[in-house]
Amino acid sequence: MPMDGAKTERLRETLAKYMAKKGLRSTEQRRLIVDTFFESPAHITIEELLANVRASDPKVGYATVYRTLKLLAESGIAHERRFGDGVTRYELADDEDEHHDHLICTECQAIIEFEDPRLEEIEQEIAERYGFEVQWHKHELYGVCASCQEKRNKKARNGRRK
Amino acid sequence: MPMDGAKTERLRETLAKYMAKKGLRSTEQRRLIVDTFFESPAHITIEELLANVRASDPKVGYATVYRTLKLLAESGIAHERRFGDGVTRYELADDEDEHHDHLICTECQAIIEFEDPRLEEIEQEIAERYGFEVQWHKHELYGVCASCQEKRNKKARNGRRK
DNA sequence: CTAAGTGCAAAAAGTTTGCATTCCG
DNA sequence: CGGAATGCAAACTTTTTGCACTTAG
Repeated sequence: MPMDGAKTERLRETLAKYMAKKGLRSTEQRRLIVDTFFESPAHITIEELLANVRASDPKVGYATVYRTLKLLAESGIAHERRFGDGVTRYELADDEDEHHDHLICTECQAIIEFEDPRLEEIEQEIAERYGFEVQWHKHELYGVCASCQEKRNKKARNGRRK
Repeated sequence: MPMDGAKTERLRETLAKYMAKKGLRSTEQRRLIVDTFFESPAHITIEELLANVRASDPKVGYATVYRTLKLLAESGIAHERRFGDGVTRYELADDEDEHHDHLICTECQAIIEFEDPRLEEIEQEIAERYGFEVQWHKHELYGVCASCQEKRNKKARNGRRK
């Protein structure tokens, strides 16, 4: 029994509509994978999701998770993300008009989400400048997070003391 | 004889310094690969660069291009980019304080570069808000370019006429 | 029934790496 | 000379696909 917020609810509807339109079927595996995905933290990989799914049903195959995630992406309720470490990650779509972006720590791989409406405005303006019709965007700042900076400083102090 | 602008000149120096510091050697292959890279359009793939390099010296191996590009990235004179189509692309670094970002057409794969100083400012502000030390960023708008929109409209008109 | 979905295993597609050989400094 | 660099091929990693079997509608 997945605990569904208003947002989740809306996404489920979107998915149902998409599947109906395309004549796709609701199977036990798909329901399980989708439910598990909805309960998972953002930026999950296929591998991770598969592990979670197998906790409920060990017989589910990698390919099914792979294909279901593709389906979610096509239907627009999930986004594929590649943060440059070679794996594809998935996250639930945002609401119609809100988007968030990411800060990615290059030391501990932490992913922090942020949001700023001004960025959206400027992006829109740029797109117009080029007659470009934006479908989605990717905005990622790579660097060192606060806690890794601290660790780094601590290490420096210890090194000196020795 | 590569035609070097002021920017290229500076990047070459940076590379030379980096190699000296690390005790790396200047080989015939590296010189050829680097020169070819400097003359290539932005966002080139290893495969493409290899083809261009082999036009001058067919014996150069994939791994050498791969490792040289890694070297350029480490030295800071080139950037690795992944635009989500599974291949890694490389482009020459920008000057110290100017950065550009990308518009990527999901139909014709065209890559358009843009630049807006306001984005830099806001990013900096966001990073500070999270105590984050930015090393580099990625800002890409995916969508349909002007010319593909036209094609699309044309097709729609023809379809209707038929 | 029958077309869509599943699971498995094999195929692709790219990226990395080990190693014998070559060659820069 | 001696350690770096190269080229080849093999190893890896992750994504994608073919196919025989199962199942939702």
